[in-house]
Amino acid sequence: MNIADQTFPAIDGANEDRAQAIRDQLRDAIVDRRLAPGTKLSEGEVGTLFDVSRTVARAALQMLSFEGLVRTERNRGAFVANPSPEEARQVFASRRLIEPGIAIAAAGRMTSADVAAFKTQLEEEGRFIAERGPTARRSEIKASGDFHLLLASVAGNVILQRFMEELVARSSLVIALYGRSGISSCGHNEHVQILEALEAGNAERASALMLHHIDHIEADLDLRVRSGPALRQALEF
Amino acid sequence: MNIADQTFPAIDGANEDRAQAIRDQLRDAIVDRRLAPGTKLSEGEVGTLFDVSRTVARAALQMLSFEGLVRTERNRGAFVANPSPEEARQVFASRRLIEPGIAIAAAGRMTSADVAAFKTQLEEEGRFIAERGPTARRSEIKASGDFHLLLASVAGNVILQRFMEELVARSSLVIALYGRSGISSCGHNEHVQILEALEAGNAERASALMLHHIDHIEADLDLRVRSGPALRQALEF
DNA sequence: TCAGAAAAGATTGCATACGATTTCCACCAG
DNA sequence: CTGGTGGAAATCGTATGCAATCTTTTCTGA
Repeated sequence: MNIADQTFPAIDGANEDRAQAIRDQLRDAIVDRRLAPGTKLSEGEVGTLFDVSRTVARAALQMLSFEGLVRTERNRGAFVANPSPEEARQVFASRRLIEPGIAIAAAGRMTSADVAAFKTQLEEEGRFIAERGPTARRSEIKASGDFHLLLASVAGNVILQRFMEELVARSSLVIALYGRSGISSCGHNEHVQILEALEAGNAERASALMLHHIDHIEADLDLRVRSGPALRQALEF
Repeated sequence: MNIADQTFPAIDGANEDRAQAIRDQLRDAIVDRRLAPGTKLSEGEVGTLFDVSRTVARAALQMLSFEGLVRTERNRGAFVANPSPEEARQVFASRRLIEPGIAIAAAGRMTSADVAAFKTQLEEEGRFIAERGPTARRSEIKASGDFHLLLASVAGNVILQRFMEELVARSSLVIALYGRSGISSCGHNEHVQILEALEAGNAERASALMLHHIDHIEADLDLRVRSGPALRQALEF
């Protein structure tokens, strides 16, 4: 898969930062798996695709590199990240630490508008699961992550929200690489249960459910190292 | 305080990324309060000071902006962040959520080398407390943060480690802005106790002590809003 | 035929240039 | 004296050019 095969919507009104707009679109593409791990993102190509100079493209890639979605090597360029099993474990360890707390914080702040937003979100998630095909599957992974991001936004801590954005994005990459089967239907169920607990104001239960939910997601991964370290490194691209 | 009044050690062997080296030095200056919140960091000045082009200076400032230590405004430039009381609360809420977990993880991984490193660290911290004067005070705040960073590195999760780097740096800013008195001697004591628990392998106790420790740090802050919101916003720079 | 060296091509790192935007300040009308 | 106005200076956003580095291809000698 090459970045040149991608199509991106034109950048909207240049009022906002163009580099940021490019970062958002690239991030979506990575999280949606339209860009496979390891894909080279050359400054020139990105610039041409979005019709900006290398300067701006470079800034966008630098941002993605901070978020851990892109790995940059000096004098070699930027590549879609290819997280190792160890990195994958750390991503989920971080989520286990943070998300139960976010659930507790959110439970104390849910408004009826928030509940409505969650219901809309979960409905959409359900639709993608019902559908079949690779496109629906991508949308499903994305929607599943959006549930967690919505929760983080309700929790009302912008710092934790940003951390979660990074963790969810990296999780998508990890699931793409190491995912085994249909976490989805099971996961959707768990999302529903978490929402019920939140709606009932049962913070403890929401927190515990969240912890189990993360465990389930991680349990579906196959994080065994596939070959000896030497070969592994040699093939790592 | 102007950035031009600062002196910075020359950047070392250009093997590493120069922008990164500049970021590190600026971060130290901000955390040490040699650069006051609100100070303008113009690309040109930074570039001149470090003898690089604006391109590189800009990249360094962009990194700091991601970490929340610098706020950038379009067409206006970069300024040392000036966290609001609300931001301050969120920084500490995040730490309360993350650090007890880090303490638990670290407790299970402490080696004797780690213990030695902690002891060295705490000795140094003690020395700065014994000394008096503004320079020692700065070093003391820095050393206090380093304790938490050391703990994060022992915990062995590089993602959480990076989150902690950001949180500790932002905490230093917050303490500089809203700190009241001598958290230090008290804080040092608590660090010692935490280390004792870690050494004894008592993860639960280390975690609980950490939580209290963070509470104490935050309790020493004066986060009351000083004036009406209208004036406050007008004066916010 | 194949390993190794040399050259060609591509890509990044960085500096610089130029237009656009904002800030500052002198000036003037009310 | 206050408040608005115009232009100059400063600063930012972005494109582009050149040197350094890496990659690939080609050539040579065994």
